Amino acid sequence: MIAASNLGSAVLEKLSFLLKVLLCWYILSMKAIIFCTRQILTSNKFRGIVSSTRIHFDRLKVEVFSKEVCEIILDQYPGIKTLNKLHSKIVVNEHLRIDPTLAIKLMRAYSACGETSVARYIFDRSLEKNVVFFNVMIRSYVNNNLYFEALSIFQVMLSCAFNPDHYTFPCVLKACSGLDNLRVGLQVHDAILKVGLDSNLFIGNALVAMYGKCGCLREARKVLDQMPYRDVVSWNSMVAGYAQSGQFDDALEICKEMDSLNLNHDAGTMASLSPVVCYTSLENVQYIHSMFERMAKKNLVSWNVMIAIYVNNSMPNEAVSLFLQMEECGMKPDAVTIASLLPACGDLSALFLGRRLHKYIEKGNLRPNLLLENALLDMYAKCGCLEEARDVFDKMKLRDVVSWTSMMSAYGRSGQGYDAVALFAKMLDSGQIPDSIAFVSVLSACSHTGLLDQGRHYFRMMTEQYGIVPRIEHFACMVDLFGRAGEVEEAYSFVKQMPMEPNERVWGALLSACRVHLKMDIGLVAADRLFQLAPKQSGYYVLLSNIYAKAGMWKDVMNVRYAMKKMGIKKVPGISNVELNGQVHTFLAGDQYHPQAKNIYEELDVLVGKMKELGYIPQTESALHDVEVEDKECHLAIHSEKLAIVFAILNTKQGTPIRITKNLRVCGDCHFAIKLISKIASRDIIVRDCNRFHHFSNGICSCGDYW
DNA sequence: ATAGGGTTAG
Repeated sequence: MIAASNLGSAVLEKLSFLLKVLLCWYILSMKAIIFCTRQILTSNKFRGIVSSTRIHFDRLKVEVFSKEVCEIILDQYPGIKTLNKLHSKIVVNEHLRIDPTLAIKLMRAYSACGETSVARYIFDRSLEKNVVFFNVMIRSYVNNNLYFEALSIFQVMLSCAFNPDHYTFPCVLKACSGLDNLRVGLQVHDAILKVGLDSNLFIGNALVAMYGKCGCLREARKVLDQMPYRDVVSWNSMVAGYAQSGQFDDALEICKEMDSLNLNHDAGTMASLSPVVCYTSLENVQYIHSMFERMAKKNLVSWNVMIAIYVNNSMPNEAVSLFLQMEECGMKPDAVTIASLLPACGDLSALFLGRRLHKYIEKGNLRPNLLLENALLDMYAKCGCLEEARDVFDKMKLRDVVSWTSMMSAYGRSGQGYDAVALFAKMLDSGQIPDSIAFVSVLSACSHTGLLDQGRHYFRMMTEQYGIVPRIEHFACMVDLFGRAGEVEEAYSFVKQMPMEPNERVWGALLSACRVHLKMDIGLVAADRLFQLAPKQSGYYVLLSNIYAKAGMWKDVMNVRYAMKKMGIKKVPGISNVELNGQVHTFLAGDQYHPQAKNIYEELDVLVGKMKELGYIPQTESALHDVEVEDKECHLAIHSEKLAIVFAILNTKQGTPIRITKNLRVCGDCHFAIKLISKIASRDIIVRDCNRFHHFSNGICSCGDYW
């Protein structure tokens, strides 16, 4: 009997052991299956089979529905649909419904989906709250930028006599940072000191961040220095503080301090530098690039920040090549990458890459995204593709004042002032309130088309109806408007009445008007002021000599040339870019080095022959041509835009439009020549010079010979 | 059971 019972218990023991093993195996394999399923569900590659997998996934949940399975699923941060299903199953189960762990994990998961109100609902329904409930609720609000709500929960927590801990304080401090509320931040700091939690790493980091965000950089640094332990986040918080306050050099000093401590920068360091990516020194850009290169783990944000730094510091070529490098590394660009890179495409007139980015947007379903669409619209506008820009504009579901302004200045720069004015009216109809920059764009559109009365009307509308105080840009537009329309005297009296000191652009507009309408007296005044304001700018000397030449005052032309030489003023060399199959070809005046140079000059000779039949007289030898053409050797006298155009004619199919980007203004000779070439070669030629587009078609230019 | 630093336009 005893033996039998022993045997029985031994068998039972064995059986129970076997059962345990089986159960463990079952749970483990379920974990594995659920994990894999989640992986598949969250991976983009498998989007196509998600629906069929989800059915399978749901069946799994039903079969092994337990607290443990729920936790596993919740820890994976499911999407809102799965979350809702799981939640409804938990609610109807009387054991699971009251489980605090599940309630907390549910709150966390809902907050990750942006559903703070559901998180709050669970929080309110949980009768036996503890500190963790409060911590998670505060964090839910903070992660969804609801800082005010976070602080009010913190208040409730204190009034219920719960003691905030080392999980609570970092979140509360982040809420203070988010609200820029130094007052509460200081109170929280006091409370931290009272309970002696100031030596905690996370709390210290949050304090550095809070003081930094509130602009108290000395206090931030003091906290940093007094921390018993620091990690990379502590330093990053300090970097972010300086960066957010616009103290770029100080932010970089911290990065260098990290270097000297042999502390590696991480992706967060790069991200912290982002607020001040604009207009820093070349040296700083190079240092940040070296940081970027040395970083062991680059993430998407690091690439995005580096690209943005290049774009914002007028290094579009570097931005583009970094982007190509990023693609090679297999890093997928997102909306931010593309929105940062599009302005670079615009600067370079790199339409090929711009169109490729457009396809990225379509394929990645990145629309609607206002910022991205605005950037795309502006890229097309800067590449001279007015129709494509308009297409982007028309397809936008939402437009802001930036969208309207971009589209208006696109019309303005192309000489379609009437379209710009019409769009301005449409903008007002749509209820969009124009701001100061919107008025700059409509005013400059008026001046480019010679719409004198409309320009006056908008200037009055801006000041009287919208109460916008005109800035120097508006005055420059008005001077340009009067000047182009031949009202040079009025332009000058406008300059004299300006409430601020006129700048280079204002006097430059006046000088240009004097050249067109041959106003020697005012022209001399303007030139004199310009030589004081910008003594090294060759363009104004050229303009002045043009005026003398037009008046037949050759001796003065020579004097200007002499003065330039004596002062060592060198002209910025004229450069023309043309894109062919995604590659940008750059031409200089008289370029001999291009592989196709021989063919280009031969074709140009043929063209010049045909142009002469239509009445073209080359002006390279005449004094009206700009002064820096000193060398009489004929090839050197040929401006870069002509070479770029002939190159494009030789290398693209008949009828393809040609797009050229120039760094300077087009000269009179080239302008006349390009008009004839557009007729002879039957090509639309779009030239972007430093301040507008010339759209040549069938012998006529969109600027109406007025630029 | 819970935590800190962070990106895009005229």
